[in-house]
Amino acid sequence: MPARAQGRGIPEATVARLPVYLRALSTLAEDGAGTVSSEELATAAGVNSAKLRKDLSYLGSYGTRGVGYDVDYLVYQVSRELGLTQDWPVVIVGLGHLGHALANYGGFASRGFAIRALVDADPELVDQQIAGLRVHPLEALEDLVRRLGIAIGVIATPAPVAQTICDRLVSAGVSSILNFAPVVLAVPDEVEVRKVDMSIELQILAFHEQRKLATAALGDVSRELAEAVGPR
Amino acid sequence: MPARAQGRGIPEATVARLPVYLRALSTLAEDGAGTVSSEELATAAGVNSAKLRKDLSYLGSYGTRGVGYDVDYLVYQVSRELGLTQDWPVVIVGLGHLGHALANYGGFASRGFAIRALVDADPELVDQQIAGLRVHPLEALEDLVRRLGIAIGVIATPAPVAQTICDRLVSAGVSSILNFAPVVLAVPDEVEVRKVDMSIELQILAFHEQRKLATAALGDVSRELAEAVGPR
DNA sequence: ATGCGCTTGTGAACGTGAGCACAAAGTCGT
DNA sequence: ACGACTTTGTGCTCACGTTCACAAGCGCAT
Repeated sequence: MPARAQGRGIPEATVARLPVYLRALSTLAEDGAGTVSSEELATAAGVNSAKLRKDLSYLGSYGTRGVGYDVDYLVYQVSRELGLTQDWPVVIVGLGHLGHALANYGGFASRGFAIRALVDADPELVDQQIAGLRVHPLEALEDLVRRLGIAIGVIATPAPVAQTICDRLVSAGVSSILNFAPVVLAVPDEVEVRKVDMSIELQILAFHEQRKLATAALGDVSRELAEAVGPR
Repeated sequence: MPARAQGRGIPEATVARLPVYLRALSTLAEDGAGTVSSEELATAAGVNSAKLRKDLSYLGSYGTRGVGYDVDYLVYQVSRELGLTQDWPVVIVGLGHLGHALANYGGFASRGFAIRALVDADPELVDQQIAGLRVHPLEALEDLVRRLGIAIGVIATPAPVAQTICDRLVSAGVSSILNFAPVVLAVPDEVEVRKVDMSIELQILAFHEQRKLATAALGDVSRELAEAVGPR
């Protein structure tokens, strides 16, 4: 896996943090802040300031020494780097509870994404209105993608059909996929997939939770041992 | 950030992949596979086989050279390592579209998690039944957490109240939090937070999408240049 | 029994990312 | 005009993660 994005060469880890910075910056802008120091912004974003400065330095030298960063200017620069100065049309496939929630989520529109098409296999759902959009039947998928020039697809279907939907999206020209179905999707190299999986996140939490319990129990044992041996 | 989980010392990156392996293994088990080689399992999980073997080797030597891994046995070992042999009670706070979707998601129960309590601030929702559970008012939060011995909390509220909810969960004794709200939560060191943020994932996709466009355009330019110069 | 073929487990090399600590570069008061 | 102070940008070091490549180990056929 090449971790450096080719081109200007922004590390992948940095790219993943830019949206967090962007959100913190937007909040600051709303609160009327004119400039912000790396220390403040880092705290707001939950990282340390050295990392933040290094991350921002990959975009260019947009700060002023002794002062900090101009909030509005930095918002613009980060947005531009992330490609959010243009609007990306998005299709959502699968409108169960989750797809429904995604369609109604306001956070997309405000950040350069426009949900342009909804598709579901269930005849009950087809032609219904969700978030101001009509639900299209599965057959219409390829046509919608081509006609609306959609490059980003969101899969919110049950796991068993996710790969099929994925294949159809890719062959229709979608080159980025956000997958909510709990399966590993196979795609050609030039297609980028990111997955969001709540059950995986919970399992990671469970691992650490268990570890806490285990070490706590171990602590108890050593304390008991110490008591058994008696005060030295 | 210490990347090695203390104790037996399984790398954090490995822990994050174990749930993926577990899912692939479960599928294989359902299909009646008795054993599986690292190569097969790696393909199913979307990683390379060397990484898979190293990951599994942190759990112990559970494979047989020349043969592969016993599927059922490995399922058990991975589950045990992740702490999924016991059931973890979970509370969901916030039952908008997303919380609703989470409450109804079947994937949790089958993997060691039991949604035990639903809480929402909206009087309209309180006392309604969702996924077979009654929705409790916000005031009941601390009592529910203590009484049911809940260690894992899921925050699916609007962003502005997420930090407050988080603080209340933590002070009631929750030590792991899965956060769907688009904010960076501040918590004490001993509390583990993981966040799921679809808008961040989309922005990362947009970055790569833009890069593809840029390099494609660059390709066009070089081709045009080459033509302008003429065949050599 | 013995050897052959297959697959695991791991040492070692390499690449990526994090964080310290400081020089460079700006602002502001005098 | 200048010096004190503040904050950025970055060279360097260390830790973490990935991958290669191969020896060790196991089963099966002969």
